[in-house]
Amino acid sequence: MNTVENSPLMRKLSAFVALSSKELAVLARLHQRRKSFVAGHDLVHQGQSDQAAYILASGWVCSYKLQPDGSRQIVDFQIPGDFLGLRSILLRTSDHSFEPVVDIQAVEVLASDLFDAFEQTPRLATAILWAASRDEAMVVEHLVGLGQRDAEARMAHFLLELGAKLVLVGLGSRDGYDCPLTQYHLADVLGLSAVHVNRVLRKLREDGLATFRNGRVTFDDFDRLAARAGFDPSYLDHTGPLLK
Amino acid sequence: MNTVENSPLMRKLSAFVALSSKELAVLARLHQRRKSFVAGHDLVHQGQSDQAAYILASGWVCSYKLQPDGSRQIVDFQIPGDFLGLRSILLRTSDHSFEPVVDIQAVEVLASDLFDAFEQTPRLATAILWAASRDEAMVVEHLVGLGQRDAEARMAHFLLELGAKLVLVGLGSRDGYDCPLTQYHLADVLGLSAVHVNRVLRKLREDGLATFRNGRVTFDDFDRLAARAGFDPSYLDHTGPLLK
DNA sequence: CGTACTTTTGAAAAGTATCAATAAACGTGG
DNA sequence: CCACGTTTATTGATACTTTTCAAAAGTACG
Repeated sequence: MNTVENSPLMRKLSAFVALSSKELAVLARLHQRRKSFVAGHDLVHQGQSDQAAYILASGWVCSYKLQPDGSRQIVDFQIPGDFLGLRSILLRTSDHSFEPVVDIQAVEVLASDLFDAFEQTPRLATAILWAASRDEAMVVEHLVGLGQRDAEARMAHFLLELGAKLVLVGLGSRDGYDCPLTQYHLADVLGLSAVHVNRVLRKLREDGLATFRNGRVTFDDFDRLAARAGFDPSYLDHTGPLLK
Repeated sequence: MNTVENSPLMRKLSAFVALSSKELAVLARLHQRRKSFVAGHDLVHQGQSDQAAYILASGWVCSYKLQPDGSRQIVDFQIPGDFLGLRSILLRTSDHSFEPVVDIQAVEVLASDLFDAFEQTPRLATAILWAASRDEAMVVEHLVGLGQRDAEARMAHFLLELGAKLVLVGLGSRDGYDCPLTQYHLADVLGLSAVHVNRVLRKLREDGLATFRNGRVTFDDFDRLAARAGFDPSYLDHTGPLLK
């Protein structure tokens, strides 16, 4: 049922570029070796040297780095259709860890398979690199948020950005989305204490901007929330990859 | 004088992978179109849509994003041998700005030239992607710093990381390096106020860890500085790119 | 030498963390 | 289906970090 035709990755790429049947076939070949992982147990651990990446098929994952003092910073959340660990393939050793937030299904992609695919279909390679660049742009925006925004704007921005990502794969709307994260996840991604996260969420709720509750994010007033966040979605509004 | 044989990019890539004469020739072809830019005037401005990237030949550049409220977050500094705007080629529009910190020389690389080069020499493509991945790993480490480290550790870590980058291209040593940045640059990259940057620098100096003064960074006690920073250079210690 | 940028310092205000405690929600075996 | 332990959410009080505002001193350079 979850064939390549409706895999989230397919869906994401197809939203931006028309892929030929040959390219689809190569993409399909990458989608063998499906695996399941349970919530809370790392898929890949910081420092590990294997040469595999994953395509997330269902569920949520977070990528994070552990600090010597035990604190952790979540760098990004991956949702269905996202690649995990593309960078570790090139660097040969993973510089961060991946932990499933909930039980997930992912497709393992070996470095060799990926290189072969890239060689056979440069257009597919470009499309995937484009998606990776887009993810990188989001990491940069995250960095900007940590550096320049106060706690409330950070939270607002995060909720909006996540929503924008989910809309792309059909898991969210302008009203809100289902969200399996805990307030501890929010704390670790926003660089705040869990206590403060709770206060900030209360503020947003009481101000009628957004509600985070019972595994669901609701945008109570999208426009005011976006204004509070300084949310400028232009870094997401990319046209498709540049293809010959 | 600054031929391809001793261009900083060449130097950086050669430190990790042996390039054939054909690959060197392709790399040389990219090094035409050398341009000069003066300090303080953006090379590329946020939102601009051209399809060129640059290879920095001399001088320092910072890449930054401006916020709606006028504040800016510096994402990264580029030093000789670094690419500028590789991502904008794929995304077709730049999501951030580049400003020369001092007068610089850079080589303009058109998207088409780069794609051609990649097609002719996949190994060179891999080497460049590897370098890009390495830069991305540093951006992630920067993000972690903003999220988890206090001002002093952030500063210490930044000075050390910059030093590590400079050593690679022969512009720094374990003792320190010349550094044209102002305290405002440090404030914008570390997400601190300039006033606080000043205080933190004084603290590091008085504690005998590092001195930032008169355009020079001196490591007064490298080991204690690294300890204070929680500096773990493993994210830099990569072996070369994975090549077939 | 004057003007603009950069560095330095002080005092007060704002933002966020930490500690401590309670309440609510959830999963699981009895 | 309930009791219980565990995780998650919530709130208050206090301490600490960093910002903001204001001003002065140093520096570069036309």
